[in-house]
Amino acid sequence: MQQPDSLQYIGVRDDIAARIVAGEFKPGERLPSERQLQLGGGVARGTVREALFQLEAEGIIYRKDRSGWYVSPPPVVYDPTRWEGFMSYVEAQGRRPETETLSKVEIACDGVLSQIFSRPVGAPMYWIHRRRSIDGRAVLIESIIVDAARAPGLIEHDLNGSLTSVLKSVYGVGVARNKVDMRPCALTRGEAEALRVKSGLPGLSLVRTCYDGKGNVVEFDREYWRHDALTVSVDIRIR
Amino acid sequence: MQQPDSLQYIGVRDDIAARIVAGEFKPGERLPSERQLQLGGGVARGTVREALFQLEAEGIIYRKDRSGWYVSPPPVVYDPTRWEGFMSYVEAQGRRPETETLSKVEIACDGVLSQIFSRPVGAPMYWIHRRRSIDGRAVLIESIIVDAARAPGLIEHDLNGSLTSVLKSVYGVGVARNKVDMRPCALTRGEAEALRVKSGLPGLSLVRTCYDGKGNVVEFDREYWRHDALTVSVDIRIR
DNA sequence: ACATGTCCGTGGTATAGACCAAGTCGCTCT
DNA sequence: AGAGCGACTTGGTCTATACCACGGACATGT
Repeated sequence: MQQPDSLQYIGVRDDIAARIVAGEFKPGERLPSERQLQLGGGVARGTVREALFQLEAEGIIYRKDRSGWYVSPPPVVYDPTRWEGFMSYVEAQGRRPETETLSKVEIACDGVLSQIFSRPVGAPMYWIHRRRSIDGRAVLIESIIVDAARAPGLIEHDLNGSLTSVLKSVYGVGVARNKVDMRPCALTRGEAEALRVKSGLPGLSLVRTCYDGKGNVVEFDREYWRHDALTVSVDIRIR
Repeated sequence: MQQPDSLQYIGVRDDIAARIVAGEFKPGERLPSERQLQLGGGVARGTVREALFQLEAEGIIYRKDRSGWYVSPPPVVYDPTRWEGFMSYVEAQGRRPETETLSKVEIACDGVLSQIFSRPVGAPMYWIHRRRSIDGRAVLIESIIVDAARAPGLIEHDLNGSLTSVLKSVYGVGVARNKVDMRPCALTRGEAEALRVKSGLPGLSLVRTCYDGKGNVVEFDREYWRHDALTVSVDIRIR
């Protein structure tokens, strides 16, 4: 499936990319509308959109629904072995982090969670749903489960900061081990809606299981990231 | 950007997905052609394609150029902390791995590589380009750089197996530390061509830097994976 | 048995047009 | 100054059509 540059959308794509690199459009800025870009190249709107989709897949631009296409800011670097919490590592990279708690409720442990936490079915658990943003752009949503027995009254606290530090400072629960599964995915339905992106946009699914020193599961966390918002960096000794 | 199910392509997408889950189409099998799917739903071909693109982004189906759409096989699990080599861990998961060496040449160390390897500019390096497949489907391409001084004559060997084991058994060079950077990306140009996919398909870029016990860089490796071919799993102690 | 060539089906690209709903922004009224 | 409204712009969806290039199967020729 080689691409001779005879393909029009490749030409349009490279043209827009070059203008971004040249600094004509800067990170965070809006591109001209699809209909305007169309005029510049004398091509159909569908062709312009195909070019924009490719740049979106590359993480170079992103869209705000019915507002326009924008140049992506650089991604943040996330190292699961140095977990200090979203707020601090985003800030350390000179960006403005933000957290919204979408919901926090007590639920009963079901079969799946029972397996993960080694707790009886029906045991009380907290279910926390948050959205996190960088520089005002929503970049991830997460669903966190915490054993209520380990942190009674947790959801009474303000959870818009670092959950890990609340667990440690208030309940004395520390994290000693971290299991992280990563998988490219599509953002659909609920995730897409919460991140205000079009259903089907590529994303990264990240499942973290945090253990304390005794091997008990402290926190189980499903995260869905915009694919253009992060780079994962792991530095490890071979076992 | 909420999606009422009034959107036609959502309906078509969910319909096809349901038929896959129901077992009407099995992993590796071909779906009906776009024009046939169109007849079933009474919609335009563009709408069918929008639905197929979403399923592709989810990793549920993939395409072979001008041949058709196929149901994706399950992904393999890759744990960078348990690096035993592609061949063995794919086989351990009951799949059939394959490696092709696309090229292997000696090059001179340039400025970038000089930084990475702490070797003088101009020092001889080996540059190895491979394509790896699972069950006959190309899933990744990689570009490997090895310091020629550490492994003289390396490219005379058969490199279709595990490079790591050749380095260890023939040259006594072991890997003690592994730095891995992961980033969702788009497969474009060279990568897309080598993997025989359409330019712009989402992928996962993986950059590995392998160190020996003394902290010297042994191997520098850029990998581009099909996004639907792997799950990354990391299990680590918090520092 | 093995190349070679032809033909048809397939996805890939591109056009042109239409309508919609949500976002944006300026105007007006309070 | 602020709230509310309305016009306009924008991307999102959908139709219909056309042509192309590649893949694959089949037939043909050697």
